[in-house]
This record gives sequence, structure tokens and C-alpha cells, in this order.
Amino acid sequence: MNVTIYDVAREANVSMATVSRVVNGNPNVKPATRKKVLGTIETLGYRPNAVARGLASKRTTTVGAIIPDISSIFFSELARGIEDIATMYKYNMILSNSDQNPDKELTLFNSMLEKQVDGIVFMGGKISEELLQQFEKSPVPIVIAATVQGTGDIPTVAIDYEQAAYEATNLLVSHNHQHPAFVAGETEIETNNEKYKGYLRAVTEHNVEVKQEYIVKSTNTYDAGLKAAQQLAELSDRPSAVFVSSDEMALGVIHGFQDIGLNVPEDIEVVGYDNTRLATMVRPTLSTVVQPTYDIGAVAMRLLTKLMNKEEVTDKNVTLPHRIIERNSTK
Amino acid sequence: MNVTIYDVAREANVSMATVSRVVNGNPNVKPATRKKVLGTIETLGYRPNAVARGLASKRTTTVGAIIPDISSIFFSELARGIEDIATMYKYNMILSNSDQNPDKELTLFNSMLEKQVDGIVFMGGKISEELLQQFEKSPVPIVIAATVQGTGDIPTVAIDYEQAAYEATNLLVSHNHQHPAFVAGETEIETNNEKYKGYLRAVTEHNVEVKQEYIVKSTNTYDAGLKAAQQLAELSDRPSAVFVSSDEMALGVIHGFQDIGLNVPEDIEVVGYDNTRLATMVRPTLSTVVQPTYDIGAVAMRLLTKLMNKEEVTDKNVTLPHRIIERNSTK
DNA sequence: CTGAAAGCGCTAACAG
DNA sequence: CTGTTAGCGCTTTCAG
Repeated sequence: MNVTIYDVAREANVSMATVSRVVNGNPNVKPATRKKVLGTIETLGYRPNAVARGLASKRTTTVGAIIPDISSIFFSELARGIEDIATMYKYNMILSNSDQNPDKELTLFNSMLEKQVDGIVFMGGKISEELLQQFEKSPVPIVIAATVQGTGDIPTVAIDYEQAAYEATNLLVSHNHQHPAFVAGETEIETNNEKYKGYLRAVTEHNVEVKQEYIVKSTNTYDAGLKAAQQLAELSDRPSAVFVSSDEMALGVIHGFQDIGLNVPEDIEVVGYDNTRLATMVRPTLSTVVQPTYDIGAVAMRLLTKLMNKEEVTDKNVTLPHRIIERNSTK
Repeated sequence: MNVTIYDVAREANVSMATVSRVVNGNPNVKPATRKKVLGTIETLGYRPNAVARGLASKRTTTVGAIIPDISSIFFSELARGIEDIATMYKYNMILSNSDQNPDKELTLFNSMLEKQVDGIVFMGGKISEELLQQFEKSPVPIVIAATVQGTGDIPTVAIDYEQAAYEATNLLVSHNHQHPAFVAGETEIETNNEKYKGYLRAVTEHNVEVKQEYIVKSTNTYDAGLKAAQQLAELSDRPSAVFVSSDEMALGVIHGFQDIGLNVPEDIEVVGYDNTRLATMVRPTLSTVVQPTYDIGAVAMRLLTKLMNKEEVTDKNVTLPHRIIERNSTK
């Protein structure tokens, strides 16, 4: 049998309540008794049972994080931001992968509520109507990170995906490419849609007729980027610039062009999105949209701590700044 | 107030025990009552409280994972393996980053025990004496993944790091490089030490005198690889082949050489370690040691489920197979 | 500053 | 097949 608060109380000749007080740092304890209790805690090797505590206090100091795929370079950085701040505020994090599967998201959400988490950070592609409803009647606060929610009113931390894409496309336009191409990840993912909108806005703004063959919709992988580049290169009127919806795809695009003898940026300029570590791990180094991934996670978790603490939060929707960083994949 | 098992019992005109039985899938319930209970669970929107359940049953169906850094491409893949199997066996995973800091590892370990996790998967660089002692008197099973433990006797899942490094170096030797160079990550990390040993064994086996300047000890980052390449290239008798202790560093090494006009593999061959996704995201593509990262995580978690279940486990130390994959960074 | 006592919501014998 | 009854280990009033 493990040593319990009761054992400590008996051994130290105090009540359970007093032991509980010193364990929880309650100031209403005479220094002498505090010291005595601390001593017997030490000798007995007492370790508080967080489950019992959670049942009694209705707070578990545990948060849930629903993430599409922790092995993705983008999301793992987000997760790190969440976890760091969670730890800073003494929370543990239950992490689950959803693969952006709506059913799984629902299941995970409910499973986390059963575990009595104090709050949840959600990341996903698209928030289904049903999930949104569940979010809205959630007994604990939820923060959505790096994810676009359509109709809902859940606190969110993200950047302006549309505007950033607009600016990235415009960088290319300003380099005398009237009509850059666009390589997109899954369009079921709302952030990708926003990027698409921003791209379109930049292109159409210059009175260009949009060439559908310049828009490649695919999946967010390196290999898809590789293929997209091939496809674009084969066009009779090959584009001279490409905006890609993620760094990983952009690396694929760059290599796809290089593999068939095209030079980046001389023959074709490329801009990515996210500024993951990959952006500097390629030659030429990648010009890209800086999305402060780690910070999004950190800010989302910080916001969640406030919500869990029932603190006044003036702005439940925070939009973090983005910028474009020019490296060598553009001139 | 939330709806409890008691509410369901009253509403369904049965006892708490019966409700508990149907919730837990206990077969000793008449189909008719089961149906009735399920019905009122539905209408009342009852959601079992896992914390109360954990307190009563002394099982939380939660495991802990201590990981150096989830944002690392290597560890995030490991984590995905762990989480997938955890989910498969109905466990949740509490994930914490240690940054390989011994104090943090100790703290995290104890914090997870307080949370009453049913088991722990540990990944790290080096297991401190104190941590090992704590592991040995842990009340719940622990599995060590992708980590070399010195003296301890804790169940472990890994590959033979030394042998794999030996083979990788030998591949280079067989390509007529008598004395390949070695670029190593932190030597405080035991797996790196094993790689070093394997490298040395291959080199000395051929009666070569080891040139200390061919051994670059650094940190496991892309930038460190970049610098290491420069350093090696400046040597009066530049090596003609390099074995690198991780893919990420290897990418840096390749680019470091390329940046000063050297060609890989013509002027210098490069072999990496891990076969992360990075290995194919570089030109030339990287020859590397295949470490089944995801599988290590998956197998470790599977082993942990058996241990938690008190099943008979014949082999507490599993060594997964490795192999060398030749791509274009070698001839 | 300290103690007594009543739960938190559930499981697990045990009895029938 | 079902109900009764103790707890699990801790927090939290409420008194004093």
C-alpha cells in the first residue's frame, strides 16, 4: 500500500487537513508545524495522489491537445509551444492525434472530457458542425490554434492566412511575374482555402485572367510538391514563379524543378509558407511566409490558462503577426 | 452539476452497480436492463468520470511519455508510434519534454507518478544514476525507447546503434575510403557514443591510425553539420567520405560541402543516420542508416501494455532490425 | 492556526 | 442477474 495523507497526519500528530494545507502551500499553518509535516512527508516518502485530488477539487491540472499529426514538422512545433506554457503553469498535457478525421476528433474530445481535463487546445483542418456544437456546450474552455473556424465563436489564436498569402503572392508579382502559379495542400483544410483566397486576390487584382492550369491542388507532402513541379514544368506556358502553401511542399517543388534541370530562382522563383526549419535546410534556401508556429501554441495555451482561471479576457481572438522572409529561392 | 452514475441509477430504477456494469461492458446484465440503462444514459447525457473511476479502480488508463523534444523530427515520429498504440489499447498519453535535462527528467517522472499513470515510456540521452534508481523502485512499469541505458535493467526497445554505425562506416570503407570522417552529435547522448564506437571499430579494423581531426564532435543540428563540413573541407588532407550521426546534421554536412563548391558524392560521400523523412528531402538524396523510429515507439508502447497488464513477457529487451539504405549521397 | 467530517463519482467485493 | 456497502485519497466547509 502506498503512503497516504492519512499516514502522514498520524505520524506527524496533526490532522489530514493540516497536511493538505502544507502540501498545497496554504499559508495558514504555523511554521513549526509546517516544518514537522514536511519532515515526515520526507521520511515517509509521501507522494500526493493527483487523482484523488482531482476528484475532490474538481481540477485535474491537465489539459488536452487534439492535433492532426504530431509527426508533422509544423504541428510538432506548435505542440512544443503548448507544452512549454502548460508546464510553466503546472499543467500536464494529454496529446492525441486526430489525423483530421472528424469522427476521431469527436471521440478524442469526449474522451478528454471524461478524463476531466481543465481545458483543451484544438488544432485541425476544418471544424465539423457537430464538433462545433459540442465545443459550444463544453464544460471546460477550449482554444483553437492555427485553425480557421467558420461560423463558430470559440477563442482562437492564428495569423491572417489570407492576407499573408496575398502578400507572398504579391512579392512574386512585384518581381515581374504577372501570374504566379499556386500549389495547394488539401483544400478541405480551411487554412489552405484562406491561402487560396489570398493568392487569388493578389492575382486578380492585377487584372489577370486566372489560368486554372496554374493552380495545382494536391496534398501537403514533399512528394506532392515534387509532382506538382513536374506538372507545372510541362505546361506549354510554364509559369515563372510559384507560391506554395507549405514549406514541405515547397521543398518538393524546388527539387522537382531542379530534377528536370530548371534553376531556382533564375528560371523560376518559389515562395513557401510556415517558415519551418525546413526553409533553411534546402538549396537555394526558401523564401517563405513566417508563421510564428511555436508562438501560436504558446499564446493559445496562455489564453487557455486565463480562461481556465476565469480571468477576464478582453480579446478572445488573437491574430499574431506574420511577415515574409526573402531568402534565395526568390531573386 | 454534472450527471453522475447515481442519477442514471435512480432514473433507470436500478442500482449504481448495475449502471457501472453496463458502462464497463460487464456481461452480467440482462439485455433488457442493459437497454434501459443505455437509454437513460443517452437521455441524461451521462459521461463517466474517469477521475473517480481511476481513484476507485487504481487504474487511470493513462500513460506518460518523457521525450527530449517533441519538435525534433526524430522524436516526434517516435511519439506518433507510441500514441498510436496507446490509443489502440485505450490509453491516453501525457507527453512532456525533458530537453534531456536530468533534473527535469526527475521532476517529470515524479509528476507523472503523482498523476497515477499506469506506465511510462522514457526517451532520453543518458539515464542519470538517480533517475535509474527511481525507475527501479517505480510502482508502475517503465519502458525505455531509443535510448541506451548503461547499468540498468529496465525493459528497452532500440536498435543496435554500434553495429549499425559499424556497417554504415564499412559501406564507406568498401567504397575505397580507407578513413572516413565522423561528425557526431552530443557525446553525452549515449546513442551517439555507440555510433562513435561502431565507427571506430570499422576504421581501426583496417589497421588505420585514427586521425583525430577527422572526428568532429558537435551538436545535433543542421547548422552544426554545416560548420562541421566547412571544418573538414579546410583540412589539408580533406577526407573523401563522412559518416554523420543523424540525418539532420547530414543535410547540413551535404550543404556545407556544396556551399564551398564540393560535389556529393563525387568529391565526398556522405552517410547519415535515422532515415527520417529528411533523407529524401535533399539533393543528392541521403544514404543513411534505417532506424525504424515509428516502430520503436510502437513496440515500446506495446511492450508497456503487456507489462501493465502483468502479462508474461519473455524478452524485456527488444532490439529491432536496422539496415543501410543507399541513395545518391554515396556512389 | 488546527481539527472533524462530509463528500467528490466510481468500483469491487459480497450477498442474495 | 442485481443491489448494498465500503472505501479509493484528498479537499473543503465549518467550528473552534
